[in-house]
Formats: sequence, structure tokens, C-alpha cells
Amino acid sequence: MKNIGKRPRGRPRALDRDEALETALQLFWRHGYEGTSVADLTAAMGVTPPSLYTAFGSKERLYQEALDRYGASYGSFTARALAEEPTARQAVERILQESVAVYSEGPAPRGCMLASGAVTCAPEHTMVVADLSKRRLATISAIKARLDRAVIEGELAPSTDTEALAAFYAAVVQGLSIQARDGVDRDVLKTIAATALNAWPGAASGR
Amino acid sequence: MKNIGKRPRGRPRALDRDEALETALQLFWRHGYEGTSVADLTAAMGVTPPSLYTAFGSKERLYQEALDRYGASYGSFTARALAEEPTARQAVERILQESVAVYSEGPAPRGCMLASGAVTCAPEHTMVVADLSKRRLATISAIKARLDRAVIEGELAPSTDTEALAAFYAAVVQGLSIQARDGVDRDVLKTIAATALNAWPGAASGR
DNA sequence: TAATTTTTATATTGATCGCTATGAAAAACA
DNA sequence: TGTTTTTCATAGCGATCAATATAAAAATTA
Repeated sequence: MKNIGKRPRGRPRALDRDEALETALQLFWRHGYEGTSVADLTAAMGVTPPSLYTAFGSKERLYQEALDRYGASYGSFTARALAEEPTARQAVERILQESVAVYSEGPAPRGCMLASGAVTCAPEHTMVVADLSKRRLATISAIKARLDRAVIEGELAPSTDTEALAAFYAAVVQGLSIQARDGVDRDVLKTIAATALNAWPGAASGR
Repeated sequence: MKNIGKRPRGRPRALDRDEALETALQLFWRHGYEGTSVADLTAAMGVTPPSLYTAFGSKERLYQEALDRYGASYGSFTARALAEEPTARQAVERILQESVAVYSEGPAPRGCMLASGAVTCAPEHTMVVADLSKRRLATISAIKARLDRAVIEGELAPSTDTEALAAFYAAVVQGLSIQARDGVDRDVLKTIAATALNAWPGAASGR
């Protein structure tokens, strides 16, 4: 008899991988990579270290999986806004607004997991810093690609520096992330987002 | 005989306190609070742990002293721009430009020590996170105070939301800090700064 | 020179770090 | 039932964490 769609051979795992990954995401989001210990993770998951290592390999790989999960859930609004909104400007506007909503949510605001995860780090964790950096730069590239399309479609002037404009809005989002964690009032964050839109090429900034 | 202006009684310290503090500043700036160990610090200073502890008390107090030193040296351009420039707009412009210069300096850009020091942290280091947060918020307040003065002097309309405008430019500076660390090209950073100025109330953002 | 004071270096402290060797437990196979 | 396979919990690995107890070293003071 073949084993198709049935249980595998050994002892079934007590660890719900999906649930455990969400727990890891929450801890890493709040405390960052270096601020979250394996003991913290296993305690929150309700398992012992060997179970964690069998399921995820290492703390570093678990962190990367948590980042992937973040990008596919809480952090997915950026990609969705870029894909769904009819204009680049509306996409950027939605990104700014949803950033405020997601980052300042809950009793202890968490900001952006990519922006606040591990900007600085011990030399031995360079890989983690580089990985996060890559993900942040990828976000800028995604915004830039949408702006380039807007140039082609005539929404933006051909002379537009799309790379710098994308980096500018990414910078505002990163700043929103830090200030959300600092407890800056949500209304202020919303106004920051609105102010950033005044820098949109050709926009008349209000008096 | 009294001891006035002479050497104190005991064995003279081999540790140059000022020099050691600058060394600590550099390490903390690069690797953050959690990413810098006492062993790293003593090794770079060329002393043994007891010397560090008699001179600075604890790692946490040394970090705070390093932050003070940063604010009085590398990070002093903000306060100076706010005090020296004739208009609020020129002050903000200078802050943005000098941010780019300072944050992207050197072979391994360090960003802002306040913005990248310890956004996330282990629960047992909450004091450090809170201290950094307080310093970042103080910067926003300083900018706001200058904008309030600009309102009084007629440079800005009375309806201006000075708190949000100050928070906006602080957010851009914080984003610049992150992207400088990520290795974003210096010219792009400069254009981000210029773009942010287009959001200045009443400014016409270029086509 | 002898006593006092302060800093120094050596060596360690207990705690925690990420991680794993070991063997029992729990399932599917034969 | 007995074998095989996989995960489980117990316990502990060496390394590193921030911080110190101890006592020798180096200065001033008497």
C-alpha cells in the first residue's frame, strides 16, 4: 500500500506549524530579531526547543519565514495597493493611509516589521540585517515600477525621477513606522501621510 | 595641604574618559545597543571591564552618555539649524541636507544614532527604548517650536498644523536614516530631501 | 618610609544565549 | 505483535552575556 494523502509514518507533531509561525511573527514584530530569544519563542508556542528546531531549522530561518508571512499578511497592503489602484497617486495614497492604520494598531503599536526589525545588529547577525535591507529596497523598487508605469501612461511627466519619488514615499512610511512605535497620535500620523501627498509632482500644497 | 587643581589621590586612570566615550559612541552607532557587547566596548577601548564600570557605571548609562555626546556633536546640526537659520523653511531645508550628509558619510553609512539605535528591543531593555523614543520626540518638539515661531512671525499661516508638519519632516529624516544604512545612493537621498520640501505649505511642487 | 586612596588586571560570577545529544513516546507499517 | 519512523521532552552542551570580588599596582598624603 502506498501512502497517499494519509498520515506520515512517525509520531504526529504536537506543534501546529502555522499557528507557531504566527506566534513567532508577533514576537519578532514586537521585539525584533535580537530582542526575541529562542526561549521566548518556545514558551509562547508552548513547545520545547527540539520541536522548534525540527519545524523551522534555526532562529534565523524562522525569522525569515516570519518575514515572509508578514509580507503575505499584515504587510501585503503595499503590493495590493500598487496592483489594484487605478492610478499611481491613488496607490501611494492608499499605502500611506494603510500604513498608519496597520502600524498604529493595538495597545502597543508595532510599526512596520521590516523597518523596525533589525536596523542595527551585532556583527555576527549581518545576514539578518542584509535580508531586511533587501526586503526594504524591494519595496522601493515595487513602488518605482508602478511610477514608471504611470510615466508611460501619461499620469506622470517623463522627466519624473521615479526612483527618488519612490524612495521618498518609502522614507515617509518608514518614518511613520518609527513614530507609530513612539506613540505619536494617530491623527498626527494621518496628517503626516496627507502632507506627504502634497509633494506629489504637480500637486499644489495647501496653505 | 589642600588638593586644589592637582591630581587626585589614588592611582591615575589609564582610561581617557573622553576618548573612550567617543569609541563607545562609534560602536553603539554602528551596531545599536543590543548589538554592542561590553566585551566589544572594552576591547575597542583597550581596557578591562572594571575600568569601564568605574568610569561609566553600567552599559546602559554608558549608552546614555554616548547618546548625549552624539547630540552634542554629530547630531547637533538640527538644533543649530533651528537656531541659526533666518526662516523656518531654511532651517528645515538645512536639516534635511545635513541629515543626508551625516547619515551617508563613510564607507559603512550609519544613519541616525537615535533612529536606528534600538527601535525594537528585548523586554528587559525597555528603559533604553523609552529613552531613545523620548529623544526622538524631543526633536519633533524642537522643530514644532520653530514652526510655531514662524506662525507668529507670519512666515506660516495661522491655520498651519505645526505639530504634524514637524512630525512629517522628522519622519522624512528618519526614513533617510534607514535608507542611508540600506545603501541607497546619496544622490537619491538628496532628491528625497528636495522632494520633502515640496510639501512645504504653499510650495508649488515641481512638474 | 608608612598609611591612605583610587584604579588597575586577573579571574569569575550566575544567567542566558542558540542549539543539540539522548532516549522515550506515538504513530504507521509488516 | 514487533519493527520502523518520526517527534517528543529531558537535560545539558559550550559560548557569551553584563557585571564583580579580589588583590596587586600606582599615585598622594602624613
